Amino acid sequence: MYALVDCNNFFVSCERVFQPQLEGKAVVVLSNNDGCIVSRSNESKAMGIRMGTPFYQVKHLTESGRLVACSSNYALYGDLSNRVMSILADAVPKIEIYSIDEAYLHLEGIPEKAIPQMCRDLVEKVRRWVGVPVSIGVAPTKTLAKIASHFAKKYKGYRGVCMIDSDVKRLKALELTPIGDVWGIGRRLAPKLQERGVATAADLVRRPARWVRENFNVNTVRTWEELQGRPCVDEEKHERRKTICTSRSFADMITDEAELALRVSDFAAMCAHKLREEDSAAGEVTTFMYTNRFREDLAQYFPYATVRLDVAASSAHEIVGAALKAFRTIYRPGFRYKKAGVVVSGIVASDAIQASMFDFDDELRIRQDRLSKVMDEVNSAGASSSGRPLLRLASQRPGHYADGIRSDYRSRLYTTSLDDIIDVH
DNA sequence: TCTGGGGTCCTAGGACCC
DNA sequence: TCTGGGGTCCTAGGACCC
Repeated sequence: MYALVDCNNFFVSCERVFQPQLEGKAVVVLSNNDGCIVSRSNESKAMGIRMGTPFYQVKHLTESGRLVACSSNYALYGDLSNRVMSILADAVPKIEIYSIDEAYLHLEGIPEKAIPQMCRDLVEKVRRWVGVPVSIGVAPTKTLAKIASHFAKKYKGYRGVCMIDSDVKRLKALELTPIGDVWGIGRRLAPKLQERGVATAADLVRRPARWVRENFNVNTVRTWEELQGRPCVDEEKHERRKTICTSRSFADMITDEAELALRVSDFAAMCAHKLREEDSAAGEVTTFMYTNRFREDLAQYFPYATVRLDVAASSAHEIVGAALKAFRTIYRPGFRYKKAGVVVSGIVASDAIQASMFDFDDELRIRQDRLSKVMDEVNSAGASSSGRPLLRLASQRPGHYADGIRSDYRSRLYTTSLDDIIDVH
């Protein structure tokens, strides 16, 4: 059996931990740059606010006091997520952390009769110790556990825990699950299935495997198997990420080359830092930019360029250098850029870096790696309240505060920022 | 005026090899 | 007129997830 633990309305719940006055109110959390709605309280869902809604469409509700909006505060959410996960990890033989607000628990060795009470205890413990409400779905496959967790969340009677442990319950649950709510069936496949007469998960499992294979692909066949109660979704292996990306939209459109280069440097430095965090190094660095695709009145340009490194690297100096080199090949004046980003790929373990036969700069690289390591040590002691590292390359953006990314409704960094601790005292 | 960010996997088609 | 067969690797695009 698997148990899927899912934090309810996670980002909103995190904000409420430190702002209990938001309890019972319609609250939303916004994406970066205060662009879209990415988390909603039950009250704001009830008002009909949809996931992904552009914030400006509901901004009037905040002005009239009917809705509270929070800018996203990922440092806070990451911290609370860690606390939740460590409580879960202590309770079971094995845990797979699936996302910031979800984890699969492996329940081998726990008698089936004991599972519901154990899960109810976990719901209670996480609520009391961290302050975040969670729902748990238990079933023989991950896809079914996901469905069970929807029921646990939706119906109060379950008190946070729903278990699918018989065929009768399984088929009942599938009848009540619209096909588009099934894990693995997205916004493209759902209409395609509906056209073919598949409205619910139960409709899908009634079709023969061959029909699924011929009309769709292997992923859909896997989903079909999982819904039958046969595990088919692979274990999440914690391997090295294959790409790492840092990108942002800007509060205002940018035209100036030098200004844009500062942003690209920042993104590249963040990628390099993420690489070092997991002892990786990248062989390729891609820089990309977007103009504002919603402004049909303006000229559009979505360029990208990739620079290959002779030797895989993770130092800020080398990654930033490559990103800027790529940037210079694609920057064109006259466009108004709304977003930019850096992707590092060709990732290898840092202790398995292939030296180039023509690498004459070995000594330099070693010094740059050492320098980045020192920067990490200093920066790990704390950041400014905008989350910017204290030590940066000269090519990165100066200053501590204005970062050109809108976050007008940001909560304090309750658990992580030095400034705020000083401020509190 | 205002529209997120970060990942994974699969597939089809082309280049290239023998 | 007829013009092989099989394999690998890479890439771009499309689908999915949170």
